[in-house]
Amino acid sequence: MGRGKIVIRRIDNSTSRQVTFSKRRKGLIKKAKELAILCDAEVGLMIFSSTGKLFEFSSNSMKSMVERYKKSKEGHQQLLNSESEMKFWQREVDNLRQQLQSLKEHHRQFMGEQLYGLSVKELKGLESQLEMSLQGIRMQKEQILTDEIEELNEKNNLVHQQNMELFKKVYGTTAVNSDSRNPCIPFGMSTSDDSHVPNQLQLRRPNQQT
Amino acid sequence: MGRGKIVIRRIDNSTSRQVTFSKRRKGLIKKAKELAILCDAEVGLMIFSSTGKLFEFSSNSMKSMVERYKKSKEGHQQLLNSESEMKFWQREVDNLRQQLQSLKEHHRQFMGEQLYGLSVKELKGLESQLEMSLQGIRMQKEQILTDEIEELNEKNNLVHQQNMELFKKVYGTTAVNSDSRNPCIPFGMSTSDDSHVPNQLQLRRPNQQT
DNA sequence: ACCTATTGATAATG
DNA sequence: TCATTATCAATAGGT
Repeated sequence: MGRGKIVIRRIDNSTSRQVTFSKRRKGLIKKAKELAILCDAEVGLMIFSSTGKLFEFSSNSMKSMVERYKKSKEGHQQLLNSESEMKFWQREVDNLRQQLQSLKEHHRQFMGEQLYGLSVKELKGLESQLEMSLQGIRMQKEQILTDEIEELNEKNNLVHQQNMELFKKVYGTTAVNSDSRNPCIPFGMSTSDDSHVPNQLQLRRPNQQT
Repeated sequence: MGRGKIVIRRIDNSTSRQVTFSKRRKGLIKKAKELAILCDAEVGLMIFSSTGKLFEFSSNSMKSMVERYKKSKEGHQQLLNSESEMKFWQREVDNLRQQLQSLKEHHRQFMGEQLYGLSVKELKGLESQLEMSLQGIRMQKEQILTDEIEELNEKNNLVHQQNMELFKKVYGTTAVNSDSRNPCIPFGMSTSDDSHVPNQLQLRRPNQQT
């Protein structure tokens, strides 16, 4: 799959062998990852370059991978020493793995996946739970936005007041009401309080349905 | 590289996940072989299917591969000593516990709890994910209901037809149209096809916003 | 398991 | 190593 077909035998030229090694190693690891994700498999991959450098990928830790490999391959090896304690930890690991697995499945259902086995009642349950969640999340979001707006308003008011004072210092107090079209009145300073242009930011109610 | 693009995430449908697993496993192993040959590398690959079945490839023996891996990784620590192996399992337990913990937290956020640290952007992300989930769940629910209704309709039609035939046997074919108020005409049998009372159950479109 | 349109990987090149 | 691109190989979806 390139500019030309190649036969699968050792590449003689060491430079291009190196280049090919880089590219294909990358590709291989990518595909290993994809296999693990797509198919929910555990994949362990180790690659030693001809110069002895190690490259590895594993969907979990390589150690547990190798352990699992040994178990799967040899059934049981000589764990004769402090066997019972070891077995305790291994059982603990199995147990935790199972918990993790089941939580993952449950979570997937919350993500709207893997719904095939569920009854209408269960689906309704999920639905209402998600609606509750959404409500909470939206409230939290609005809260943050409201807080931000309040803060901005405060800042704005502060700046407004500073502006007022600076204006007074520059033009004196009497000049303010003499001419409402005065082009020197700073932006944001209105001469009457019942202006129709509000000086406060507001949170519009967001659309319920996005 | 197929009839359509796919995103790299767990395949929901277990059948096609299996099929993809077979195909891609084969492809991955082929590429691992090619890398080993082309670039004079040592490659070891182990794959556990989600059902726990082991598939492996290694350019030399997997055993020597693993040995080399260990040497390369840890210098030459004897990980097989019971003490260090114990420590390994304990670390594994810690690791799994942590994974479990973090997944639980994430899940809680999906339940609309524990939202305090989140930014507006993250909240929006959660929100849209939940909306997607809801959509999936509602579709699934409607699907089930639609299927049920279809089944009921089929049953209903069957019974209706049986009724017709029984009626004919009892009253003969000529008696049907003699009197439309005939109290003996069985329920569900109308004497004209364009009756305004539908004989089919239907699924009303549910409210989008409950 | 097989087919094939389509995407993805990569050989060659700069 | 990085970028580009023509080409071949892998594979997704369907039967």
